[in-house]
Amino acid sequence: MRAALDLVDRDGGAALTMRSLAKDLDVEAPSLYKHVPNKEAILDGICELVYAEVVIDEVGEEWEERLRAYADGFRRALLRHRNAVPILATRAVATEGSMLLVEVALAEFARVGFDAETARRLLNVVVATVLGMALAEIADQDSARTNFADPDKFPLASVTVVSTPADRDAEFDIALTMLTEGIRRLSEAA
Amino acid sequence: MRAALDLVDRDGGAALTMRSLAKDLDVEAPSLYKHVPNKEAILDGICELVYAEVVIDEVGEEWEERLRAYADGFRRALLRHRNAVPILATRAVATEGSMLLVEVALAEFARVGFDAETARRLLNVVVATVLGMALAEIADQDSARTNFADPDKFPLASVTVVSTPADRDAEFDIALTMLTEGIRRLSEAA
DNA sequence: GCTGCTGGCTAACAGCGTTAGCTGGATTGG
DNA sequence: CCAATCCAGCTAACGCTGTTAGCCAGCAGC
Repeated sequence: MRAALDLVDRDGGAALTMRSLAKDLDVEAPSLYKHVPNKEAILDGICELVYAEVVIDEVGEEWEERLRAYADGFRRALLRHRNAVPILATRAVATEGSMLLVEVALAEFARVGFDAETARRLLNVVVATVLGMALAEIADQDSARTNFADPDKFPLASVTVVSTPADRDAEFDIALTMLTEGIRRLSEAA
Repeated sequence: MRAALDLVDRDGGAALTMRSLAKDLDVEAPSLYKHVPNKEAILDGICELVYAEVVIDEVGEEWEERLRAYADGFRRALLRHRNAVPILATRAVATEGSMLLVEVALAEFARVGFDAETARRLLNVVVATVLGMALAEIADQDSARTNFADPDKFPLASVTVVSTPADRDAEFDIALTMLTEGIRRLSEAA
């Protein structure tokens, strides 16, 4: 699993091949099947490793701050393994490491006073946002694919499509602010 | 392109093969290359078709309502082509149809009074959220993959992981509320 | 009526995930 | 202490993938 994640980090997700992974391990491809049922399991293992690598900073008691720390830790882990993000994003979460993340988040929401159902919904929204933004960030970095539009047809879009890394940080900050403000409003309404 | 999207809708993204697509068109696989440089172009075409299919309901003047209509129209198009969502999500947007969507959204944000830079950021957040949630919804539907956790280790997560379609609608509603409330707060601050 | 283009075809290649079956060295049991 | 067992590697091979090369029928225009 470790070797697989390293390979993905180094060469990208498409380069992860039974044969290439085997080569990294100084072994032939079919030998891998003595340790793993199929490639799916390797992809699951990669997800597991990334989730396990999420570290959430210890911060104060205010839930806004804690939510920020949570989302931020999640995001950092994703960006540390950019090439693995498309794998994570298209795979249902059902592993040990991801469950732990879910658990602590639900506990946080419960602490603030949300019922279990609402907590789960809020968490799904938060996770979708973090993953969605990471995905967009990864997608447009290898989109040196000359994506400039015709300024006559799209006067607004043509000038503003591209995002720098700093932009992405700012966008994530905005997203977090929106999430916390939205949650605050919901909790006040309840 | 049309045939490719139909095939993906019917049999899933993994089933889209040069040979399978050719068979649907009563043709042999290599003939496709007379019309298309490679498979990538077909995937781009699929994205283009889905984006072109987005219809945004005509609603009142209030921007909250209009944002909802926008996100909702986007989401409906994605859910109409569930199997295509992983393709869309892992592909940078640079096509005609997607540009049009970007353009109208930026115009809306400008109308409300945001500067171009902020508008672009807000839009990125909105799109990431819609895509991220659609992705999660698609992912957990084919996750009949028995993903129940050990209740001792994860008391909260174990009971609440699964989402029904109605749940997902509710979650999307929550997400939209959070986005609008967050944006309102930002616009008030500015 | 010949020329050339267009869009199909067959054959083939390298690389993919995966299976079957063999083999040598370590580990265990009597 | 030798024999039996198991384990983890190996080679060979299958059917599938995207893609290229090269051929050929039919239609267009001069």
